[in-house]
Amino acid sequence: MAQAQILSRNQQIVLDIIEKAKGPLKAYSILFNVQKKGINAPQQIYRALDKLIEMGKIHKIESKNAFVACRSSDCEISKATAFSICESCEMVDEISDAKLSKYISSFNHKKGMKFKRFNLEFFGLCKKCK
Amino acid sequence: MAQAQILSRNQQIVLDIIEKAKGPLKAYSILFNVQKKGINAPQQIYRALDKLIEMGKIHKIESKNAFVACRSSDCEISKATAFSICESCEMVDEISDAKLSKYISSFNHKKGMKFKRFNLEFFGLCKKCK
DNA sequence: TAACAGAGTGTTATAATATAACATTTAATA
DNA sequence: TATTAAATGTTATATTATAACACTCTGTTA
Ligand SMILES: [Zn+2]
Ligand SMILES: [Zn+2]
Ligand SMILES: [Zn+2]
Ligand SMILES: [Zn+2]
Repeated sequence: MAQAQILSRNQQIVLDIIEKAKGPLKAYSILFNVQKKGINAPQQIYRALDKLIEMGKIHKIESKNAFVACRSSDCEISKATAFSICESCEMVDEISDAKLSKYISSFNHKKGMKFKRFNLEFFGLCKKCK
Repeated sequence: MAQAQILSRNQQIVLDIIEKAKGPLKAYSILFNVQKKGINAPQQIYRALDKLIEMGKIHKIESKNAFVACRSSDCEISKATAFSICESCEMVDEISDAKLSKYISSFNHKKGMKFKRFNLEFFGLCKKCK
């Protein structure tokens, strides 16, 4: 059993904010939210974000340049991520569907490239917005 | 039969550059390359890029903030896009695999969201780099 | 203990990516 | 021709992300 990761002060602060948020957060919005805790510069945010992504605690939503907490525990440290994104209200939901993930992970590109990781983003309208 | 799209001057210039490129191009690198043709400002590039994406002539590689020409003619105006991306040399290859595309397009999220579009990005090392 | 290494922090500055706003021009069409 | 829609040119600014450097903190080991 892997040892639970111990987070540094800044990493913990940033993770807390992201976990409490209802939707994806942007780096600078995180920054504004933690200035009362003594974090003053973008670097401090981006460094924490990088480590949290490495650890699989959060994911970056590439199409939005925003970050969400990992809700799925089995996304294999970000090797296979999928999200549904509402184009109207910005809601993001992590999809953890073993069958989908397995299917995509086993896809082999004809041109001889061996994949290490994928990221899938679905777009549409959520229940509320449609 | 849909009428062939006629491109405006700036749209054509930007598309030409992207089509000639061997890899994905960034917006500002496009800008530097077309200044001799009288395009001087980022807005002009981004406007052309937006239209070209709408038309399905190019795609944005979200994880790289870069743009590639569509090579696949059947990607249904960007409703279903997939790319393989080399983490070492930056190479990007559009994947057009009907089976994969169909499988993903037919995926239904439990939470009642109906998808209109997806984008899938695979990461690994290409033949050259591994 | 002292020296060292590794990860994390704080800080200033700057690079890279993208959009707002407004005036003008061109092309399509009623 | 008058009216619209699409595209253009331009200046300014917002947003996202990284570079570089000095310092701290912690645990290891010579
Ligand atoms: Zn996850
Ligand atoms: Zn919604
Ligand atoms: Zn395509
Ligand atoms: Zn490569």
